[in-house]
Amino acid sequence: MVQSRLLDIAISEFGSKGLEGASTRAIAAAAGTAMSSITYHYGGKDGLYLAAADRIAERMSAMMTEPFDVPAGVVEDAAAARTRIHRIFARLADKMASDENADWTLFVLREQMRPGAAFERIYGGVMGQMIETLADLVATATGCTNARVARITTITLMGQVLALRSSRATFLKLLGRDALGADDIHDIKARIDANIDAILDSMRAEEQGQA
Amino acid sequence: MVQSRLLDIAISEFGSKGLEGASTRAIAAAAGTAMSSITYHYGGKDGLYLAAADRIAERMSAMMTEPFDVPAGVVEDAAAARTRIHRIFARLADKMASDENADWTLFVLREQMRPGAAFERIYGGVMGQMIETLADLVATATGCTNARVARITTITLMGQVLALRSSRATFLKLLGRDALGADDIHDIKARIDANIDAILDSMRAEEQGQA
DNA sequence: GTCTATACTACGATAGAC
DNA sequence: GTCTATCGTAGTATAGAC
Repeated sequence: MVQSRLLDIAISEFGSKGLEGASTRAIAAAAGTAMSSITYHYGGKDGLYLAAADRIAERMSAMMTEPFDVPAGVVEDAAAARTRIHRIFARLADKMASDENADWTLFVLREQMRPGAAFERIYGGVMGQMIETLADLVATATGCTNARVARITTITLMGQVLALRSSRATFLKLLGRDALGADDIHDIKARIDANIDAILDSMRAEEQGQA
Repeated sequence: MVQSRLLDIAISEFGSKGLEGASTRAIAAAAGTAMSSITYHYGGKDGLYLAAADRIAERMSAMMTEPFDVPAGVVEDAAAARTRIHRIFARLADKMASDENADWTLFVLREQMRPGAAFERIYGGVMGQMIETLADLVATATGCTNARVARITTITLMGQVLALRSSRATFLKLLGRDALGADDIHDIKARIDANIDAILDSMRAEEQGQA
């Protein structure tokens, strides 16, 4: 289907070059069609960009719902919440590490740097709910009763994982690599897991100290 | 000086809109000069972009050398290293949080997403050495003898702080704000400090467990 | 050195054939 | 629906006056 191909290529081009950097001619050519079909299907470049954002929201949802799922019959105590947190971040780290997911993850990162209507759609669609759920899990896992603190912690936790994409170039330079290998990803994920536990433990200790 | 104004505005425009998104006409107009002076001074848009990168490297160096300084007469033991790590990240967090520094920090983030000659200059100029020093400090603070592990940890630590910029839009949505207030920044920095200690402690425990 | 003029290119939008 | 052809508009580059 032309529309589907068009969207995939749009996500890739917009992700790697940004809205202004990508050209509708190039996108159409790569999709094997004429530029005017972008006008026909999406009304223009901006419409294509928003449609790409919507598709990203769907993709994100599809990729993340499984680790977000609560296993049947599990009581959500602190330990269970922590397990889910690890599962979610492990999945996120895989997406941030793999080259296949570079396009849409970069698209989202670009939108964060200069948020527009596309960010509203992505965040409002699924991303916002996911992060809020994650913050709730952090609260449950640590016994933290202050939602604001739990949210701040959640973003610092996410930052570690997002660095796989947002600071990829630094990562590669520092490790002396051209690309992340399986062993690199393994070690990074192990470090992230250890960090999550260390941070959650320290928050838990803080909460108990206050009580 | 025209050149100085041109560079400042270039950093701001390239940072917020990217290389393709910014226009030399707009940059020149904002600097109160003709577009052709960009050609005269820098040879063109690309030259201006690289010059902006060089200026950013200088700025970065000026902003970060002080917290990197070793206080006179201090023996670099684990505790001293940890103190320096906190100082460095506190400074970095201030820069990532404040709106004044949005332009050049975004410039660097964009270059990380699509590294080119500009990234080489910034990383090769100062950034690389700073991060390597930071990784050495992490090694000293934790007793970690594996440089690779120390480097991976360093980037995850940095990721937390960089999230202030790279995930700013998410941060604001989650906190329900239009901009980060002084109280937000205070709480975030407190969390980052606590996380750093938690992570360094857990690494230290790992090292001692292995020994 | 700085400006104005102009040239050239690439882009996005649009109209119209099929 | 998809294509070709064309238009107008930005963008950068360049030449030349001062």
